[in-house]
Amino acid sequence: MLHVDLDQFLAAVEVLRRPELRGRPVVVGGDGDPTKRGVVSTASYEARAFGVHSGLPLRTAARRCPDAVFLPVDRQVYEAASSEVMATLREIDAVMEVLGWDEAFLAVDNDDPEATARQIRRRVRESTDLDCTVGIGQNKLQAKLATGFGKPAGVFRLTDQTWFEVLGDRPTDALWGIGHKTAKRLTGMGIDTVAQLAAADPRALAMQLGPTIGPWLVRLAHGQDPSPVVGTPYVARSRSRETTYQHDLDDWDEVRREVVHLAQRVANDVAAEQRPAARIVVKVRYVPFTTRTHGHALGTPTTEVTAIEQAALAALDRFTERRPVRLLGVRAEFAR
DNA sequence: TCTGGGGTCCTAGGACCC
DNA sequence: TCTGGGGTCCTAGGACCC
Repeated sequence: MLHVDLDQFLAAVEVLRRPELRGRPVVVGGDGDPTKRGVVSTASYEARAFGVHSGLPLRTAARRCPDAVFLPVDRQVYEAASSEVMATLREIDAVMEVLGWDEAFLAVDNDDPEATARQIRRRVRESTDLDCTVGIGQNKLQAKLATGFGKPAGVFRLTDQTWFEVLGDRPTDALWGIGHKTAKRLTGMGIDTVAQLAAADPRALAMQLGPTIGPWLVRLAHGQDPSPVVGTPYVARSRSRETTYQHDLDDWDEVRREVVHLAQRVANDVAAEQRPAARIVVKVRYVPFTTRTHGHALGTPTTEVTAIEQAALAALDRFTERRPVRLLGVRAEFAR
């Protein structure tokens, strides 16, 4: 099993079209203005040396690295670059599953996966001028985590035999699927490391974290992952549009107008895909950062713009709190 | 530190039905 | 006149990922 991950993908694509940026700290995020609300999508390694990383507010990034070049997110360009990379990977004879713009799993199972990995790195570099790292594992989880140890521009292999020596003493959130919140809860139960989580009682975790997630976390800690590489084309289950406003909205009539606007954009997406929406969900983030959602089911699934607009307004009417708003979102769930 | 935009899946509680 | 137990569906929220 191979996991391929492009190195500093967005920043690397930007450097390709502006070679004078090579070697400089580059930060891609928001609309490229670090005085506005927004977060870092990708920072180049030069910027990461200043503590700038994905998800960091742009304003904080500008403070940590004032000399960085800040660039807006340019989706079309990254999509095009991503397509080139994925087309190159598809030349490998293996089932492939794409995860976002810059990652893919390849279900290769041969005698010399390192050689295949090096071949992939060479081919991607030749055809796109981009660097990638390849992780090798006995399943998707191992391959995915291996990539992190191979960066940048390397190859790394994890196996059942090396799993605990590499990951045993690491914090639980080193695992793919455990984030900040779950790590904190585990710490509260006296579980700090991957090895400790592996030794935990699945039934005890089921009580605390739910019947599915509890036992799943223990399997994760053992480096076990039965999930298959899915080669069939990705089919979205929902489509959404959302906007964080630079200035908070404190007039509810304005909130209504903005929801209608977002609903129209979602309706256009839905119509373009020709897949009827069954339910419309409106998301409101109040100042400072409380998020609420309410939905409205469509009687009969539809792609009609007016029906989607009306459903969004009906969902909005379910919000009883009319305090200042900083973000609005509208999501259409497709009929299943 | 002051928090984007686009997604997925799981959980818990209530409604409803038999 | 106050009420069981089980199943399923819907909804809102939480957590995570890229």
